[in-house]
Amino acid sequence: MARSTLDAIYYGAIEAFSEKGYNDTSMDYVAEKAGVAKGTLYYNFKGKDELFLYVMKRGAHSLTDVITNVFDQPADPVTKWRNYISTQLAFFEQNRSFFRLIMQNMWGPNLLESVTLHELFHDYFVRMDQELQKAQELGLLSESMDISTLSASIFGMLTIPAIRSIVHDLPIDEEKRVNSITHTVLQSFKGGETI
Amino acid sequence: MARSTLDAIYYGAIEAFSEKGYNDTSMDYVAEKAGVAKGTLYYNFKGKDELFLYVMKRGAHSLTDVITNVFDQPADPVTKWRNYISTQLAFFEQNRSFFRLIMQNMWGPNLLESVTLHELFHDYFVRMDQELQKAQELGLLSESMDISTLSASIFGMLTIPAIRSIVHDLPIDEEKRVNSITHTVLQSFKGGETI
Amino acid sequence: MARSTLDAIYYGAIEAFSEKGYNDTSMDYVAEKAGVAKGTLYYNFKGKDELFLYVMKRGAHSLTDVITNVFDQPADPVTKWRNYISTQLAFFEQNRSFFRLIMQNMWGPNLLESVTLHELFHDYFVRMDQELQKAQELGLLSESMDISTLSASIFGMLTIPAIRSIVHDLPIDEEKRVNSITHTVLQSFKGGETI
Amino acid sequence: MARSTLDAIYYGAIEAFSEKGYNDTSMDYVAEKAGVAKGTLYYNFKGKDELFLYVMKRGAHSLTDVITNVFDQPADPVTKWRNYISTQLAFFEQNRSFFRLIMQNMWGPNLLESVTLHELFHDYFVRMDQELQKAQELGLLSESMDISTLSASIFGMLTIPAIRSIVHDLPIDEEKRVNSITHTVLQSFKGGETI
DNA sequence: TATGAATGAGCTTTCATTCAT
DNA sequence: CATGAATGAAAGCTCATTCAT
Repeated sequence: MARSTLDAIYYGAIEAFSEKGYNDTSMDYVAEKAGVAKGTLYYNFKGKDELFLYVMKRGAHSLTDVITNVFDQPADPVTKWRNYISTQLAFFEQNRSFFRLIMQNMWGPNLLESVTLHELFHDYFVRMDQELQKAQELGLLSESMDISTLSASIFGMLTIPAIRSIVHDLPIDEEKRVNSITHTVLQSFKGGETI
Repeated sequence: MARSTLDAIYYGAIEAFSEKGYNDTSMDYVAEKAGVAKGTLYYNFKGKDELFLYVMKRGAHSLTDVITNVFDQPADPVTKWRNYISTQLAFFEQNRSFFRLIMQNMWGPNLLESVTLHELFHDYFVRMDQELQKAQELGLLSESMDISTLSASIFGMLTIPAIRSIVHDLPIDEEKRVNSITHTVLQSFKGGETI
Repeated sequence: MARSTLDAIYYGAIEAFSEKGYNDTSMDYVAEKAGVAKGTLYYNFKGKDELFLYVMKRGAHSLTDVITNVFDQPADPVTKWRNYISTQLAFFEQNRSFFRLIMQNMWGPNLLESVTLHELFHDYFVRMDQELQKAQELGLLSESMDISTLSASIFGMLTIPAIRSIVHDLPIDEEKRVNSITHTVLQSFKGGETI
Repeated sequence: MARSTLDAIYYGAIEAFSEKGYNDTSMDYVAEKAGVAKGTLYYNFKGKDELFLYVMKRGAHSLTDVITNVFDQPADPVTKWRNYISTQLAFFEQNRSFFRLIMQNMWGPNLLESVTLHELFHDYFVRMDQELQKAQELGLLSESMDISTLSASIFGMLTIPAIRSIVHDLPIDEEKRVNSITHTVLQSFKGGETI
């Protein structure tokens, strides 16, 4: 069945790429992890690039779903942001391989000429910008803040501690870490005056 | 002269690696960028790994110098942190290639079995942890904050906007961006109460 | 219908093979040109070799028909040879793809162990040898001429200018070219005395 | 030494390509025949195409030398043409592998976009055209003959019997064959009147 | 009869590394 | 100290062939 072959490749590829990184993952290894023949990879994808891009796109979509689902809920802003943080961190914990994969490749050189990897996360940042815009309109955020810079900063507040946890082989969602991250992110909204 | 050959290799290697990434940079290309013969690279280094490690170590040292110099100055905490942010961002701006190189490789799989790349930045985080410790002792920071998590978050607040600027080919130190980052980092110190 | 599938394969294969050569023509490409699925090729033929051989045999037969039809007509020798030349050249012009295919593969290494490609044209040369034999008996041709060498030479006089025309994308049957070839071939019969 | 490595590759490649044809000759096989490592082929040539082109160019040059040397000698036209035929046939006999290689590839699809193989033999045909021009001016050749067609025909008179000899594993220069070819070629000059 | 997803052997090519100079 | 010609292991990719439908 077309779907199950593609699924096998998807999950095998995530495992393979996150373990060894893009370059050190051979197509043979992906095929082995996916339980298909190497030729099957090339029957379904033009090449290694396209396979990797497929994995990243499918993953980026699921990541964007997280933020969309949270912010689409009716709730007061602070609750929304709390939910965002905990949901996002839980997603990272539950998809450690894929999250590591993203962090390894997000800022690298373009894989394909036409598609820079971080463009895949464009929607993610757009959604966050929308929420920050609202917060600014509600007076929760100083007018002087540059929103696209802030969304990047918030992304950093979450992801850098998370990736460090993974590198040190610790759970992301230890209580003290989640609390600290939550506190840090929410602080960035308090008041507008620079100290 | 030994030194100038090594320097030529150092700067050529940074340029080469940051442009193409570790794996897609051939020793031929490093040699070309450095203006030396390929054999010279192997005369000075055991192999590609060791060359790369040299570049990262030398760079990590200069990065750690930034934080050390700032925090060793006698000044009040807030001023120190302000200085840290602006100095660090200026360093990223002045060493865009090297900074990109770090961000691309910091969280990847180990290059050498014995040396994880992020270990190179161990001293950097130790120094930041020391300063956060002090801040906590001075009551600038809630007792409940997990310091190693916070130092990672602060690093994220700075670096993610910075790397996004580079990816989008914008200057890191546009006023609005630097102001926003400064504001965001300093906010994480204000008060201890979670919203 | 069996016949139309086979015909579709035949004409698609000629087009494909003459365009790209035997090796660079994939079964996928033949299938595409023929408008059938790849599996259909394997349903009708054992493999690529057998398919190619079928094309060449069917083509060789049609080529041999040309020479047979001409020389079976009752006419004086000179008229026969005139007819042969013009008919043969016209056939090449009307079957440019197939003719190119022959010229590309006639002298190559064996495709199958048991069948050398030029053996397919055995009958063609046999028929020409018969006519040269007759010419020799009629005194039109010196006794000292080696007939199998001459038949090859005559084939060369026709085909090399023809294939050059195709390579240069010119019509084979431009008047001056056909006249020159006709003249050259007929000259080889004139007199027996070596200059 | 650069020269001897290149020579080893040249002769190994001719042997390999003429035995198996371009496509069925692997770079491994060329390396084996040449007595060098496969990497050495790629150190000296960009790829298989370029290596093949080098072989053909070097060979085409030596072939053109044959015709040039003969026609540059001071002699009467008939002697020149006699010499051309015997010298050319002797060259084919002494370079059977290379000659077969030419005949297999001369009329095929382009190897490289920019260079059609038969263009390599441009000079060869130019030189022959010059001599035919002279013959025409001397009245040895009818004014109505198309020279570029005739040169192709003459090339065919020589090469088709020669390649057939090779395919049938016979010597090219058996007396009866050489005599027949000589006779046939010289006939094409006699008189101008079409029979 | 006809199909096309799946296969894997075998190819071209890259490139870190060595070593004679 | 420095060089660059030579190497060969390992990678990405192609495509003739098979077979369940």
